[in-house]
Amino acid sequence: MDDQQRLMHSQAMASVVPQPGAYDAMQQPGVGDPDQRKQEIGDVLQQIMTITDQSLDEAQARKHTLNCHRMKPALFSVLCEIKEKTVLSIRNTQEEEPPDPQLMRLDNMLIAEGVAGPEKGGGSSAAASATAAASGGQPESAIEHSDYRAKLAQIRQIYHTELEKYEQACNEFTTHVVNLLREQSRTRPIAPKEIERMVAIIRKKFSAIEMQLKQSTCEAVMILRSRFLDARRKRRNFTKNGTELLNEYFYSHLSNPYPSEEAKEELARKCGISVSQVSNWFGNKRIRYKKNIGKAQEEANLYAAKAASAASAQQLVQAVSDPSSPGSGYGLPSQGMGGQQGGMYMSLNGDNYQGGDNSVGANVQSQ
DNA sequence: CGGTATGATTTCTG
DNA sequence: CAGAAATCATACCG
Repeated sequence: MDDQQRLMHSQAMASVVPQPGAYDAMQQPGVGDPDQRKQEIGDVLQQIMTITDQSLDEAQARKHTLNCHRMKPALFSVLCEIKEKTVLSIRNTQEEEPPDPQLMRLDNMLIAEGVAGPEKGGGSSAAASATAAASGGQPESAIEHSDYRAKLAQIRQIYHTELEKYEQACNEFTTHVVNLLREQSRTRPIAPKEIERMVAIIRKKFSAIEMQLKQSTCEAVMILRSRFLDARRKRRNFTKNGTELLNEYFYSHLSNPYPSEEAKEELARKCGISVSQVSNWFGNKRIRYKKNIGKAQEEANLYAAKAASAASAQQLVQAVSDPSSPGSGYGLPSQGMGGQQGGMYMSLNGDNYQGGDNSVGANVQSQ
């Protein structure tokens, strides 16, 4: 394209420069004499006044002769070149815009939330798994999840529809402008770069609108999330039976109340809660037991007594979750310091309670 | 309604 | 990253 322009340009120069007379043809007649000038102005005015009377054909013919003027392409080409060298080149320097960090942030968030990016399957499952990882994703929360997902899908659909609308409008508008400029390029010099620049400007404007859309979508997602996050905090106590089972495990493993992953799974299954809920429970239980040993002591005794009278099935469970045989309180320390902590819990209650591992033995003995 | 119990979350640590 | 500790927020009970 550049070559072509240069070629045109050189042709233009070749034809323009050596024939100064050509300019005379373009000059307004009667520049010198004031009287004549007045006369000319009057003529022009007259022409303008009567322009509506002129037939369309006549106007078209004039336009045509102008368009067909042999100097026209050459002049346009020169003017275009000048334009490019002045205005356009100045603008071009600031053309190189770095990717807007704000926009990138929004994009990333939308993708992370599963609004943008891959459709339904990947997106929503990613979002679901993210929430599931946080809450443990189990029975009742499943309802909330589906609700959350439905809302998210709604947002996503609106977002995509709007985005598409914008894109379509942008394309239509761009095409329109480009066509207009192409049309105009017949009657005034328009460099290809100028068109490019115009397109870029339009794109920029539309991307600003797009950013607003993204922003409000992000806000909507945030509001949705916070609502569901709050809802998630709505807790319900575990079932009596579940708490019973957890307490049984805790007090029978008091010397080392750190259930292994498998034990947690087992407990979770039995109590109808998630593994992370089991972890929460043990975390809370340990800290609260330690904080209030006196009171917990009663509970410990209670559960010790219970354990004593428990059926052999209970022993079986313990044997399963505690594979390293009787006297195995230290069998499954989740941290390297099982001995130490076991000692701590042991020393706290050693007198009144035999300790979990021994309790099996005690049970056996008592039976 | 107020106080306690309790499940969940956050922050910090090794 | 699991667990301790602190904290939050709701459930539950007298």
